[in-house]
Amino acid sequence: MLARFDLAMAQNPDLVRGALEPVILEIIAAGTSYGYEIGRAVQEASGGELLAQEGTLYPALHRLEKRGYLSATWKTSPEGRKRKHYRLTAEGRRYLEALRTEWAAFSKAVNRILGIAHVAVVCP
Amino acid sequence: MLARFDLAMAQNPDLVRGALEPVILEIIAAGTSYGYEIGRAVQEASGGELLAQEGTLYPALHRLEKRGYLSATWKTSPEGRKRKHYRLTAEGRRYLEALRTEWAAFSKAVNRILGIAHVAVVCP
DNA sequence: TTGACATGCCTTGCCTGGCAATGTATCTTC
DNA sequence: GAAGATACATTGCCAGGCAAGGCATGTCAA
Repeated sequence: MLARFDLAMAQNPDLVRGALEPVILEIIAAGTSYGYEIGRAVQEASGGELLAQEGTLYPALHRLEKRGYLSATWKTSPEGRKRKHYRLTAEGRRYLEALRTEWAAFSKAVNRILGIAHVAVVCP
Repeated sequence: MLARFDLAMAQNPDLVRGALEPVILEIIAAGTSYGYEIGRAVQEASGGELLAQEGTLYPALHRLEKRGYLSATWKTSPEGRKRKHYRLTAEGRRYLEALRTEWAAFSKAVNRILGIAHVAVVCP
């Protein structure tokens, strides 16, 4: 139940809400494929900053599957455990791209207001 | 009713949810003081990217006031209109600082996952 | 062998809060 | 006097995070 890391990451649910879908889709696009590991991958990829609770993660995966952005297949691990593996559909890839664009514009706007650096500059 | 700009800004409510409070507090900290104008200021400060709907903005202001982050006083404009002016309390300033820090860490984490530039670099 | 702990999936119920819609009132402008 | 901007507010719908709980299997130490 991912309990080991719970205390380390107090989080604002409202922030999670805004970015959960693109993050999940991106993690899956990067190759991580089944639920439990996706939760771990989110933690690791964010440097411990993000935590997808199970009560959040699984419904989100089901939602994304239902909407046609993910397809799922059951497999069995070498140790004999059932795992539900997810892959992006073509529509899912388009959706991720749209979410990425949306997030970029949004976070840039918020960062501008909050006065936080947000633009990478390639030095000549 | 802020209607003039509605069509220009389709928005994800979940994103709004995560950043509305720091944005409102920042706008007020920057000097904008009453509700209607705060809504406009959010739009302008974000380059048209963010829109605080009235049904979102006013309850949010009440919430922040109720929690002790804002104090409010009624005034009358030169044209004779009633305006409710808001100011940050000391606690509100601390809260804003905390939200800023939280947002910075969060957006950095998300940007890292989504592969979006997030760090300003001062070129030598 | 028994208990703890990790892995792996899932659901229910509470509660927050965005937003569309609607309401009210005043001032200006045509 | 009608339209539109300014300025405040509330109600009801609905989405979704998360705590809590449930189930099953594998490993490993006491």
